[in-house]
Amino acid sequence: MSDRRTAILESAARVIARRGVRGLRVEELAAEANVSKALIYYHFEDRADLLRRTLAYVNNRAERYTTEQPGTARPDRPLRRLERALLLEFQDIPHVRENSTAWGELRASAVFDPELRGELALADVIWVREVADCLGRVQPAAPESALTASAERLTALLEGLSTRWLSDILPLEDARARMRGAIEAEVAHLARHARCPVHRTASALPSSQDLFD
Amino acid sequence: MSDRRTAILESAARVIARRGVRGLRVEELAAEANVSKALIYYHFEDRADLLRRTLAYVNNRAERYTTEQPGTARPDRPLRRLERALLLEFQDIPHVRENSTAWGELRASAVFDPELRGELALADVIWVREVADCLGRVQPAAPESALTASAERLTALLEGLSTRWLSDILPLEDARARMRGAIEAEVAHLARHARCPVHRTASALPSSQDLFD
DNA sequence: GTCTATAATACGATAGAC
DNA sequence: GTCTATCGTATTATAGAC
Repeated sequence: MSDRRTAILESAARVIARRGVRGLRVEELAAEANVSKALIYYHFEDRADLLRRTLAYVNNRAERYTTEQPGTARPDRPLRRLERALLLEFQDIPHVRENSTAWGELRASAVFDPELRGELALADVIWVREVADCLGRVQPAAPESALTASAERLTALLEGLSTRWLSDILPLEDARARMRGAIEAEVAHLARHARCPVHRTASALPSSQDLFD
Repeated sequence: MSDRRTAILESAARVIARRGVRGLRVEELAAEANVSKALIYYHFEDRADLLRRTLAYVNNRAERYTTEQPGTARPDRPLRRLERALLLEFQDIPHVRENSTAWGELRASAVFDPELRGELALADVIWVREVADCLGRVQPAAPESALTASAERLTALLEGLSTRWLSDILPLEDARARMRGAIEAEVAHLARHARCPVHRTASALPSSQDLFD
């Protein structure tokens, strides 16, 4: 991939972090990348293509920093690894902030644009499986279904906290603290499930039918 | 407030649910409300004003259906009340779906539009306090800070699950089940805090400094 | 209060020179 | 590959009649 192309993608990530996916104007991107509008249309089919490729690019960058660093000789202990993965998003560093923002935008856009859902659903499955895997190492006795449920909660929470952080509604350190608290709560939750496998969420509390009479 | 104005706001909520805040076109809204574009500019200053007022309107509607129904003579038991409040958002009914969608959009837009943050932050504080209050009735021995932390997690999770539901990534019943599971986990978490108040999230797990060496 | 024009412009996209 | 200039249209917003 040409340098110029990459430079445009990097600029696009910055502009998206500033204006959102739906607020990205080709002209503003051109200014940010110090190129002409026409050059963008030379390197990309149209605005939609540019957006898709930028999101893919951001996604790759995110995977790169989620994955274990090569320098780490011995893998982290499971709980530590889990925390590292889930807290990685909460750092006030341009790249990370850009990725979080773009990712949040992708999610928000998918509510109205079914075309975006495929990529999102796939990334979610992978992400949930990774977190469930970490949880499984922390609580090996917990049933698979409980691990998945906990992982789905943690990843969904991540997004909610991230949105609040990026909107300056929740300070960064609070977001991190909430995330840590949730991990603690879920790990304890799984420990209870492991000790008493019959105990199910669905039957432990009144069903949805009861709630709306 | 005039009927016409209200009718426009109601139509705006529908259009936002279909296209998003940033996808709302004044012309489409005019068609939806069966009025002319000019009338919208007669009743509202400009597009931004219309958006702000629609979001406030939706917010009021949401409060109305969160609040206890007048028919209910005796207040719900605390846990039941908590569940009712947190699961209310997860119903496939036009009004509710509209509110959830508009609310999610408001949050997503606030990341890029500081003007929207004031209203959002205020609504959040109220909403967190309400949930913390319910939690406090379920676990009276839990310290205030732990109640707030749990409430912040539950409300942030609500948003993450809602986004997934509205994007067809998570089926409605799964979203409800995850929410119920989280309530269960948080209530148990608070019970542990109540029994052992010294036990703190911040010290129970490695600090953020340890994680990024 | 409500409508039918119409102005003003912002934005995506392209043509064509270098 | 990269630029300048321009086109076409979608969209916000207003003027002015009723």
